[in-house]
Amino acid sequence: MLIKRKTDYAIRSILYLSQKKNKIVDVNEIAREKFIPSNFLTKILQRLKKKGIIKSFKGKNGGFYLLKNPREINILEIIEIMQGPISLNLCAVDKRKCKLSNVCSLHPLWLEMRKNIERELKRVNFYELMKDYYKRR
Amino acid sequence: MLIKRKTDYAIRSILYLSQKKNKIVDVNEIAREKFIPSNFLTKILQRLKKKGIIKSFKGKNGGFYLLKNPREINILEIIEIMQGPISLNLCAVDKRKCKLSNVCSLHPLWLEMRKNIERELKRVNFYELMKDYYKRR
DNA sequence: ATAAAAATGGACTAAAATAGTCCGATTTAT
DNA sequence: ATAAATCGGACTATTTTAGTCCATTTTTAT
Repeated sequence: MLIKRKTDYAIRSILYLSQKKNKIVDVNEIAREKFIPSNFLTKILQRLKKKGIIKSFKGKNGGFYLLKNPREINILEIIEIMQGPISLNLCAVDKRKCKLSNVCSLHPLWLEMRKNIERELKRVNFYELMKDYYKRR
Repeated sequence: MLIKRKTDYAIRSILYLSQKKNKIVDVNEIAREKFIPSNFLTKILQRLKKKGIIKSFKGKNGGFYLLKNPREINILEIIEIMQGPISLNLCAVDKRKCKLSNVCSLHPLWLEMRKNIERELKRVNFYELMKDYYKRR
């Protein structure tokens, strides 16, 4: 699986926060609305916070909100925050792990595929996704 | 990881067999040349055999050779034989596993990405890879 | 002041997927 | 007969993924 559950959950959450604009939303609300185990979501939001995507408020009536403009957040960025660089094949992540990589005609293929996937994902931002969401209902 | 080890090994093996043309090659030779654990490779070749990509000869001097023309085998085919359909995200493999898929603006994205990746991989055949291999040395 | 409701941090665990191993049986060339 | 190969099935080890749990801290409403 290219996209891990935690990444999927992160993306859903950011989409939810995008729709809520500047409103502060707590973990349980997101968990409920997006069908995410709330304890797990806790960890995910912590990570997004550390990376400057969202901001948090502690204490009663606390919660989270989006720090950046939805248009300024792309999907690739979130994937990389949650699970590191897109991994197609071992050698495309770390060339040293493959004894063949220097004489292998597959290596360039994996690298090119990765580049293409990254380009495609970088083009998708959360403002777009939000619009599509409303279209879809 | 999109590409599992077994798939990578399968691809390497087919590339090797492509170069050997009609010569019969045994597991240990492939394992040695392509840095694959030979017991594991055994399983992989069995699968490729069942799917009609290679043919085997039992007994002394036995081994394997490519049944199809390298030009007629594409990478996507081998990936799907070894690990099933390209899996980007849970919902792009099995829609029923995601409660949101019907109202989710991400779902179409994953489907489209999958289609693009598949198209790209389908275009690459083993004759091409072989040529590139010789260029590279 | 106090209680309740929230995030925070760290350690831990369960389940699933991945990457193999091992061995006995069968087949075939010499 | 023997050696060298595939074949098939059961088994195992390791790693990754997907969480859980709990004690602590912070803040707010009352």
